[in-house]
Amino acid sequence: MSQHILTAVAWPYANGPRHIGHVSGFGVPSDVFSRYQRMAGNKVLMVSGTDEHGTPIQVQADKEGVTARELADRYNRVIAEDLTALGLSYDLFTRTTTENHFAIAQEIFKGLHKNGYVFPRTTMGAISPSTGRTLPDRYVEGTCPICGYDGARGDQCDNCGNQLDPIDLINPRSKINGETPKFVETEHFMLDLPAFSEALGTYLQGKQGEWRPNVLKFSLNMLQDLQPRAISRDLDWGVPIPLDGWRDRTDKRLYVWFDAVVGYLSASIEWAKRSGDPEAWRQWWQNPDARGYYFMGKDNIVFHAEIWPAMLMGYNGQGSRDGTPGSLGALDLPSEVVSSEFLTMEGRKFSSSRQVVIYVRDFLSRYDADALRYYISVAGPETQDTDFTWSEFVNRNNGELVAAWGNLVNRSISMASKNFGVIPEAGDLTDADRAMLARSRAAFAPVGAELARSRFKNAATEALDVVREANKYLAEQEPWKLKGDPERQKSILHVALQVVDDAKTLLTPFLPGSSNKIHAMLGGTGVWSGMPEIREVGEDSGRQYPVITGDYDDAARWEHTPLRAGIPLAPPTPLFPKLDPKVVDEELARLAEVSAES
RNA sequence: GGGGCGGUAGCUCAGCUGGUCAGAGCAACGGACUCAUAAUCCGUCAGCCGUGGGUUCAAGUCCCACCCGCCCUACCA
Repeated sequence: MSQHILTAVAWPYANGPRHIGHVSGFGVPSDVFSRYQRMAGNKVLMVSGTDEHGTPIQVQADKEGVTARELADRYNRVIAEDLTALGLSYDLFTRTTTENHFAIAQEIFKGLHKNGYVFPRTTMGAISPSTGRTLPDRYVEGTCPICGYDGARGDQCDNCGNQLDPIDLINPRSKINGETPKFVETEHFMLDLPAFSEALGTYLQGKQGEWRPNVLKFSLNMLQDLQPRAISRDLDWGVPIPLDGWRDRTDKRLYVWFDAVVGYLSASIEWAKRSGDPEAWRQWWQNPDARGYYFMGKDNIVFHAEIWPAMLMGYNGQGSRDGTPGSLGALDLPSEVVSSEFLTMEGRKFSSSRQVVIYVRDFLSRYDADALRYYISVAGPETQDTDFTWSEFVNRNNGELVAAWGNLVNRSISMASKNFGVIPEAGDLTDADRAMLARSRAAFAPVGAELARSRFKNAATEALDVVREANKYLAEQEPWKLKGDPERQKSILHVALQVVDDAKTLLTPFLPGSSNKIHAMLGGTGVWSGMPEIREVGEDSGRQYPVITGDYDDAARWEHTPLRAGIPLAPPTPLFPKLDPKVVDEELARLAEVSAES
């Protein structure tokens, strides 16, 4: 049965290029999942974009001497190019600075306001005297009033661990420019989270046994202490507040996180408009049979398991104050929040500022996208933090991609091509032949089941087991010794090629690039698994910007497909380059070098 | 301070609701083979399942305490 699947991928923040830790959290898992779902016959809508508002972008822009918009334009493009190069099959990867996004974010705000879940409140907040902008807690530091530690951040003291209020800091100063922040009364809109505690509790309880336990525990625990939360900021870079008296103010904007999570909805609507059927998005958002899967790193759980559901409930009129849905109609809540843990880098935390980092772009300039996709799938931070090491990367690449999988493809096609020039016909099959064929066909169900529940490590491991079995089968059948018995030789090679074809299908979600090559090698025509591309699009204002999109209505199906004998085979070229173990030292040296520079 | 996660063979990790759960891959060592990117296949080696208690007929698996490491704590995925 075909289902509508929304793959909602966390929005990368456009204040710099993204590193491999980022894409291991949201990028590769969401794409493996989406590719599988499409192959299984479901209607996938995979959306995301760059998150471009908020103080950090403004701060970074000031530092570089450009406007926030210029900075966002630049990194939007860099990020879009990187994600495209990784083969992430977004139906639409857009941005938060579009007219459409502004309108939808404002619509959600208005719906919440109409139902009484948003209210104004005057609070004391730190602002920067020189710019008048909100100085977020994390940009204020000073002496801890509890332990006297000098480097305490506004929200917490790293020394004694106590939660702080920036106004209590002794000698507070701005981390941005060192000036003394001013604490002033400022009026902000608050989202009434306590009004959703009951509804959220019911919602989350219903996910018991379905979500990864760490995500659920974390979310349920947070319900204990829900407070109203400010959803506006003193800033001129962002989405204006859509209420009379506020709309035209240049000093108040929606809080970046408020507008960013609305992106899933606004991007779906933008996709529908661009696809020619402006109402098409409703099939993923207002459909009891549709499922919404949200992919992100664990630091985003609170926004996706708490705040975004609360916003949707409020918009729908489903909190303690009830209400009626806004003009878009009632919207579906996330079915599942799939959160990854963190990737560390040779034992240390990724940090752009400390240069403990490998940018996606740099990685892909030296290694294959499929090699990175494979590593993340099989050794990534799926259920616990994991450490990326270059030696592990080289080992996995050489041992599993090159020696096991690439070699199976290469030896099978090479032998068949050399001896027969075509995919040979199978004659009488032996028990061993039948067992081998049954083995690879039987893998579709369990590997698919693991993929459907986002257990990528298990799925990749089980797919690779088929590859190992096939290498074993060839070792036992020894077709290279059967020069005098071409009929038997044909049967063995037919079986081997058929298993290669099955394994190619099983590995397509992880390795779309190399699976496409195998598809062509075995005489397949057309596109096997579609790849994303960047297109320039425009909006009413005339502004042009790049989006990632693609045609994924391709040939790949999650099933065994019988090979047709007689199709010509060319001598194969290696699928994956083998890496010289020396690259481990080179990369470590590179890392040390950049670290030393800063 | 509050919360979460992890500590299982040299390394990276599987082990869901307690009873073939003591496993896989890599590494190491020995052997076979040569179709293939010196790839593949077979075999061997290995672990007081962090520590100490407890529950149970039975505990890596549940409970308590402790030790170590990591993470989140709401503007770094």
